[in-house]
Parts: sequence; C-alpha cells; structure tokens
Amino acid sequence: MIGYRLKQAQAALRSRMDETLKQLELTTSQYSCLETIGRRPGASNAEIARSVFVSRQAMNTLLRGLQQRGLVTRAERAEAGRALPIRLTGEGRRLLGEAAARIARIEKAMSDALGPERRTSLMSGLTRCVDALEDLPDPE
Amino acid sequence: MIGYRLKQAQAALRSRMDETLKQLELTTSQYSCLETIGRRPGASNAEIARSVFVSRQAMNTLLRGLQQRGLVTRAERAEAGRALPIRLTGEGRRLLGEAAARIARIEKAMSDALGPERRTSLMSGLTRCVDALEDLPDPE
DNA sequence: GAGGATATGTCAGAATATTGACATGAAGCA
DNA sequence: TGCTTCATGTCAATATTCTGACATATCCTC
Repeated sequence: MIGYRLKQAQAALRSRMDETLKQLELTTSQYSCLETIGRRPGASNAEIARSVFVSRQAMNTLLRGLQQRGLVTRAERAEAGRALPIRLTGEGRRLLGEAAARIARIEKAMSDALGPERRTSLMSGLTRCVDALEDLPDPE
Repeated sequence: MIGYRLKQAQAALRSRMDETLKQLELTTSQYSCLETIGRRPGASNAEIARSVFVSRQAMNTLLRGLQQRGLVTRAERAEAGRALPIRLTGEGRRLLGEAAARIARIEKAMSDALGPERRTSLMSGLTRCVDALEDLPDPE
C-alpha cells in the first residue's frame, strides 16, 4: 500500500507541475533539468540525468531542446574526461526563476497541509524508504 | 524538497519492482494492471487506466499485450455502455500470485524500515499531500 | 608503460506514453 | 422526443524514454 500511495502522490504532483509549467512552455522534466543546472553550474549530462532520474540518453535529447531554445549552453570541448559542462544562459536563469516561483506554490501547498512536524516526519520517512530499497538484496 | 524526495522514492521503488518482475517477464505497469484487475474483476479499460495513473490509450495497448499472452480476457460485447469488462485468466491469476509475492517483499522492506507508527504516519502524510494537490486552485 | 575497470557522450532502434480526434452508448433535461 | 453532456473505446500522429552498443577519456593496478 505504501507503493500505491507513493505513486498516487507522485502522479498528482507531476500533474500539477505540468499544469502550471505548461504556461511557460516547460515540462516537469525540463524544469527539473534547469533546476539541477541552477544548483550545480557546470554539471555534466550524466550528472543531471542521475539527479532527474532519467537515462543519459533521455537527458541528452532533453538538453538539446533547451539548448535550441537558448536556455542552456554546453561546452564545446571537455575540460577533463568527456564531460561537457552545462550552464544556464541569462534567459535560462530568468525562466527558471519564474518556474521556480510557480513550483514553490505547489510545494507550499503540501507543506501547509502537513505542518512542520508532519512535514519533517514525511521527509524522513521517505528517506528511510529510499535507504531500505537501496539496501534490498538483489533477487537471485 | 518534498517533491524531490517523492520522486526519488518513487524512482527507487519502481527500479526495484522492475528488477524483480523482470524474472516473470512483467513490467511494473503490467503488474499494476494485473493487480487492479485482481482487486476489481470486470473493470473497464478506462477504470484500470485511472487506477494505474496512465492514459486510456496506454492502458489499451498494455492490455492487448496481456491479452495476447493469455493473462486477461476482455468481453466481446459491452454489457452496459461501451465498457468491455476485463478479467484475469487462470494463468493470469497464477502469475499475479507470483508477482504479488515478490512485490510483497519490497513492501515489507519499506514497512520494516519504518516500523508501524512511522509507516502509518507516512501513509497519512502522503494522503494529505494528495488532498492538498487536488484542492490546489488552477493556475489562472 | 600496459591493461582493465569505470564513466561519459552518442547513435540507433524499439518500446512506451501522450495528445488530439472521432464514434458510440448512457444519462439527464427541456 | 430531441438535445446536451459525459464516459468509453479506439485510431493516428507525435513525443518521450529506454536498452543496447560503441568510441573515447580517466583512473587504478600491475
């Protein structure tokens, strides 16, 4: 039953995010991507992919779209290894700001509905679940 | 931050589910579909789709696969309206049983990691989030 | 230095999902 | 009855994502 509730909450959240981001011509994945770059300027494609929980390949195509729209830039040549550092453009930063404000409203709605204690409790509960899932032995 | 934790937990869970279900040649979506039919025999395509949080169309193609594998049956003619009642075959029920046992292990790992109180708290916290998201006013 | 393990970017193909559209059946209402 | 509204199933086109594969670059070990 935890699994179902998790899925339900995630689906509801994503639905709301897509809804409000649509007005900025952004999808939830694109927003998550921009948000990650904002937090970690110079991150690599693979790094962002892991943070957004999609494959490198999916993030690659997603990034091309953002690049064509002039929201992000990608280094021409790798500074070290093969990773091509990615950064926000001015326009990317501006759009991220608008999007983040909208998303903040959604986060706030959840926070308000929970209250501080329950919110903390929810966060730690989810963390415990993640840890438990990661420690789960591989099915032989 | 709730959104991120939610996504992370959901991703970890789905990853584990896909992993263990792969041995039965099932995806998480297919399992969720079978599980829903098991709980609600005679459900319609649209009904199952809502329960699994995908579109009618996606569930339709998914069901065809299960049908071809002989795991589910679909009524030829609608009893009422246009809905074509869907049911598990014997083989479908058997496979669902095996799959459910595997999924139960994963659920148990999360439950054990939380303990009864925190588990209840997590469930109600998620429910509150869902309610808050549904009550959220449409972005004008 | 040589070789292996690991991480990254990318191409190709396939699976999966979504949106838009339309026809059909049921229910409610003037 | 006739009309509207709503839910359902389904077709088509598109978008998104994944897996598999390969080349390249770095690090580690011998």
